Order: sequence, then structure tokens, then C-alpha cells
Amino acid sequence: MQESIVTQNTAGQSMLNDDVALLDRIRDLVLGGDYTPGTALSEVKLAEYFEVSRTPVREALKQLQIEGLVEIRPKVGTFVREITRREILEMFEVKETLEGMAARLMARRGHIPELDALRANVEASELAVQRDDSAAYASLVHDFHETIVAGSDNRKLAEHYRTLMNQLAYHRLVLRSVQHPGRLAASTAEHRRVLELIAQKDGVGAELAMKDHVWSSAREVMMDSVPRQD
Amino acid sequence: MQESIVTQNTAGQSMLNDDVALLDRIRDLVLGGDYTPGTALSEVKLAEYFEVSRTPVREALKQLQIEGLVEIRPKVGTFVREITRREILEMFEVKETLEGMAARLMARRGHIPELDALRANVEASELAVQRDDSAAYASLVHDFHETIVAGSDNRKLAEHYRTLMNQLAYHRLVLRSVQHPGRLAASTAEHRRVLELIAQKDGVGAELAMKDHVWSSAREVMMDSVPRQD
DNA sequence: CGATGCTCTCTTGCATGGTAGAAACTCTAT
DNA sequence: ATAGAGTTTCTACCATGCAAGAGAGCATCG
Repeated sequence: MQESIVTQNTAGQSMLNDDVALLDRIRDLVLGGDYTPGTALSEVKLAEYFEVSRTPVREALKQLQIEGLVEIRPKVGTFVREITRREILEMFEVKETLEGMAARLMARRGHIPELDALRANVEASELAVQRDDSAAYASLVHDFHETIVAGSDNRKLAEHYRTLMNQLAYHRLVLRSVQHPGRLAASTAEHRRVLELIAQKDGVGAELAMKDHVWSSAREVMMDSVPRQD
Repeated sequence: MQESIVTQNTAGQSMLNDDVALLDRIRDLVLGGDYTPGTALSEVKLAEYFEVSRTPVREALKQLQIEGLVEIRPKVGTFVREITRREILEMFEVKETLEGMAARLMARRGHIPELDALRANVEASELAVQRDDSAAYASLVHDFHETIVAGSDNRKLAEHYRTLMNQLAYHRLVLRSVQHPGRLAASTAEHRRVLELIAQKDGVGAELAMKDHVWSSAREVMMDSVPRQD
């Protein structure tokens, strides 16, 4: 079972990036979605595919277990974990809180470079909505949230946020839900609202607006991207 | 340099707990405070002390690096990281947000076993204050916060919280600041306030009260336990 | 005396062999 | 046919050997 480790499309680009951390490459493999939950991830197979020994593969898998993406059953094997609907809901709750916090912290900082970046981002998003360019939009959404987290100027918050997003495989979820025509415009309006509240240094308002926004998009994503699996 | 790996007191109890994860044992060593920041943690020395090979030690150190407790400089060595005052402040900001979230989530759950545990905890704390028993109090403070996080019924939140507390070495910090006579009574009053708001299912109120409380204790801890080091 | 280059020793990084345990498979007996 | 015990084969796990880089110390040269 499970003859080839990876699909052809990723094999094409795996020629020159050898300094990229093995951990990230294996994580992308797991998040890539080619594996259904329960699939075995053999140390040996992965080592052969990535042309390294079992030791670094093992270290990476151990980390992925801590991140919650795989499950290592001692002396049995390593398997792609099933992420339950409940877990995704919990992650969105944490996401809502962390991003709300980030908006609040950024608002109290006054005029900083990230604010200009945010304004540029929202304006680009509005253009993307007009052109109905959902690919560009998905990328801009990602940047919007990253910019606010960076603008919070709290590195620990940023670390927790990054960990969370890795577990959520958020980008993949968004790509599917962003297709909804109505949601695109609504989401952008919410972005602008958050931006304006931050610009007005209204920390509490920005936090609430951000939480509302996260929750709206969570609802949207949970609707059609996350199957009822338990 | 650094002749003995561990102090005598821990050596006494290290006889029967062999199934305890090596990661936790090394983390306790680092958090134990016997090492000043910058101290080298040799894989070989640790392996000899714990009577295992370098491989599991290496895996544990890699995880501690991700947790932010040590710094691995490739081909040079592994060193106890210096945690800056700024970092501690950032961690308290995240702590404030996460615990506020936990209180809010717990409040909306209604009558659950954790609520009774919380009430018992606060009453025990009030007794401990009367008896001026700061050792018992420190333990109860820990349980109070753990109970609220558990009561939030959000496992992802609990995971992030645990990670954060590991980095903060919070217990050590509290043990020092709890000596302040005035703070003990004030802190307990804040605990009761949070409890009552949760019992009344006032999620927003509980969140705000919790955040206030975390911030007050953070101020206290930062005052005398955290030296200005940068 | 100072600066520069070399060597030697220390570290982590990686590869690999052997071990123990879990699960699946087969063969046997009922 | 089915249940059970033995065996085989897979897995993660750990120990260890080797390699490569970083840095300290020393010698040598200006």
C-alpha cells in the first residue's frame, strides 16, 4: 500500500530547495491533503523519498506529533491524525481570541508602517473583489491577518498564532470558501472596518470587530469545507 | 566548567521515575534555575547523567528550542536561553488574553463540576490567607487558573496555555511574589470576583475581571522577581 | 608587540545497525 | 469452519560511529 510518497506536482519543484527545513517539507506533505487520516507515514519511506536518513525524519515526525498533525503509536507506526470538527471549532475560537488581541495591541501603537501596509492591503482587496479575482484575494486575506499579527509587536503572540495556523491548514480551507461570491464583498467590508478602528486607535472596537470578522469567516469555512466526520 | 549536571536535592528523587518523559526532566533542569543564561548544555553530558544515549537527549533539546527555553547554535552547542524582560511582558499579555478567554468560555457553560471545584478552591484560598500559609496559597493559585482553563472545555486553548506556562516558569515566579502580604488578600478577592461572575454566567464580566487579575499579578511579579536585564 | 594563519579539539549533525514490541498471518487442533 | 497458539514481519526506538563545521589556542611572521 501507498506506493509513491508524493504526487507529481510537488516532485517537480523539489529539486533546488534543499536547505528548506525537512520539518516544513513533511508538514506540507501531510497538510497537502493527499493522505486521508489514518494513512501510515513510514520513517523509512520518507527517508528514502527525501534522501536523508531516518534520524532527521524521526525528529520531524516527533515535532509534527506535538503540533497535533500526526499520531505516533510506539512500536507500531506513525499515522496522519484525523482532525475532528470539534477540534477545528476550538481552533477557530482560539484564532478569534488571538487575532482580536492582535488588533487591540496594534491599535494602541498609533501610526506605524504596518498600518500603511494594512491600508494598502484593504484597497487592493477591494479592487480584487471588483475584478472577482479570488486567487489574488485569498493571498491578500492571508497578508491582512499576518500584518495585524506582526503589527501587534508581540512576538510570543505571533508564535502561538503561527502554530495555530499550521494546525488549521487555514490556507487550504480559505481557498475553498473564498469561492462564495457574497462572502468576498462582506469579508472585505469587515477588513476595512477593522482597519478604520485600528487607525482611530480604538483598541476595544478593533478587537470586537476583528473577533466578529473571524467568527463570520469561521462560520463560512465550517459550512462547506469541513465535513461532519464524527 | 559545569562539573555536576544536577543539584543534590533532585538526585534523591530521580531513582524510581524512569517512565517520566526525558523531555520533562530536562525542562525541569533548565527551569530549575541552577543554570544561568548562556550555560552550555552538552548532549553528551546530559546523556551520561540521564543514562541514555545522545539521540533521545537530542530530540528533547530540539523540542526545548522550539519552546524557547534553549538555543541550539549549529555545530557550536546548546545553551540556556536568556529570557528578556520584554519577552516576559509579552507572555503575560498572552496569558491575560488566554485566561480571559477561558473565563468567558467557562461562564457560558453553566453549572459544571469545575465550577464547584473553583468555589472550593477560592474558599480554601481565603482560609490560607487567614492562616498566612503562603505555600498552600501558591499551590491553590496554580489550581485556580488550571481549573478555569480546564473548565473552558477547549483543549486547544489548554495546549497553548500549557506551552506558555512552561516558557514562563510561572510557578517559580509566583513563589517569590506571593510573599507580599498585601497582595495575597487582594489576589484572593480578585479570584472570588471572577468566580462569582462565572457563576452568574456573565461571560464578558468574567473575562474582564480575569484580565484585570492577571494584569495585577503580572505587575506584582514583574516588580521584584524579574530583574532588568536588557 | 600585534596581527594573521594554522591546527587541534570541541560541538552538533547525520547515517546505520541492532533491539524490543506489536500486529498480522499461518498452521494446527477441536 | 472456527478458535487459538506459534511464527514471521513489520514498526518505532535507541546506541553508536563517523563527518563536518565552529572556535579557541598557539605559533609564526610582519
